[in-house]
Amino acid sequence: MPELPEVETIKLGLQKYLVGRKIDKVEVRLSKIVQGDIKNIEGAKIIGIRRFGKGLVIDLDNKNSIAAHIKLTGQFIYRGPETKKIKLSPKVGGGLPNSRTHVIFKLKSQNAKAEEESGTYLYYNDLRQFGWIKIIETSKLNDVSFFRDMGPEPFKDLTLEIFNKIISSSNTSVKPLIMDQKKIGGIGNIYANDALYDAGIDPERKAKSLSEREIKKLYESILKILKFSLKIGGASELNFVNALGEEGKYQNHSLVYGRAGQKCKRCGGIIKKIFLGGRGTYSCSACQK
DNA sequence: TGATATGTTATCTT
DNA sequence: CAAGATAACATATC
Repeated sequence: MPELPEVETIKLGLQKYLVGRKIDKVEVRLSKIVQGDIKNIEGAKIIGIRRFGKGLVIDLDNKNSIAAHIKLTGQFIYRGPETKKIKLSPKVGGGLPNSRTHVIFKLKSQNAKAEEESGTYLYYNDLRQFGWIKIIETSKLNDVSFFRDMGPEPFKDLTLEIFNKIISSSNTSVKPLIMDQKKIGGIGNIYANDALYDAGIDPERKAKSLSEREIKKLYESILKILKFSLKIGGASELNFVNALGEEGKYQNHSLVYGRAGQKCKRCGGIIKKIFLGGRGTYSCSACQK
């Protein structure tokens, strides 16, 4: 669900609508979601949005940041004058705020008059309440183990050379390895399955056993699949919606993920499902060696 | 009704 | 210590 392309999709949306606005007030409806003091962000201006793997960071002009992880079912949805007419996906769970809304950021900008009438808000929704929001000094982001321990990411510092080193030095099966956030940041179950299929590699292969050629192919497949998903707005398999409350389309294009028992798109064989590292793992045994 | 799904962390076992 | 399994978190959906 929310993996690198989904979180990047949210980031791009938030960048467009939040940067330059001030946080007027914060209402926390479910206290376990938020750590830190909201007083440290009220009145501050949003100056940028960053993504680290599947994590999001909203930077403010007072040396504080809002760090967040949406886990499986979190949603950051902006509602303002420009987006009032956009229809929310049913995955949002009705009009905002609703019973899944746990944090409400009331926003303000220069032309406050027009906006005050219609209201400008950032909502954090989370059906299963696994996500977290931490209010923290920007310089202390690395005190959070999630950020500190994050491995190199595709599109950032994960070069083929580094990828090669990670793969060839591990005893684990290749699929759990590329999903390990401490080894590589941002890849989850959907894209791990599909990238391995695209590369023609059996998810159960020991990472160490991959040839240099296979490692290169896998590297290229990961980038290709992530890029493609980002282009179509991510995967809305579970509850994912973008910053406007709209769904992505990748779930209609998945190569093997969630397709157990269906035909392989390449050879027509049947997609099988096993468990690897406790996660559903889909593959075509004819196409993946 | 009950099994299942996803991401992360913690804990236990090998 | 590495790596594997398993449970926990909360809830909708099949």
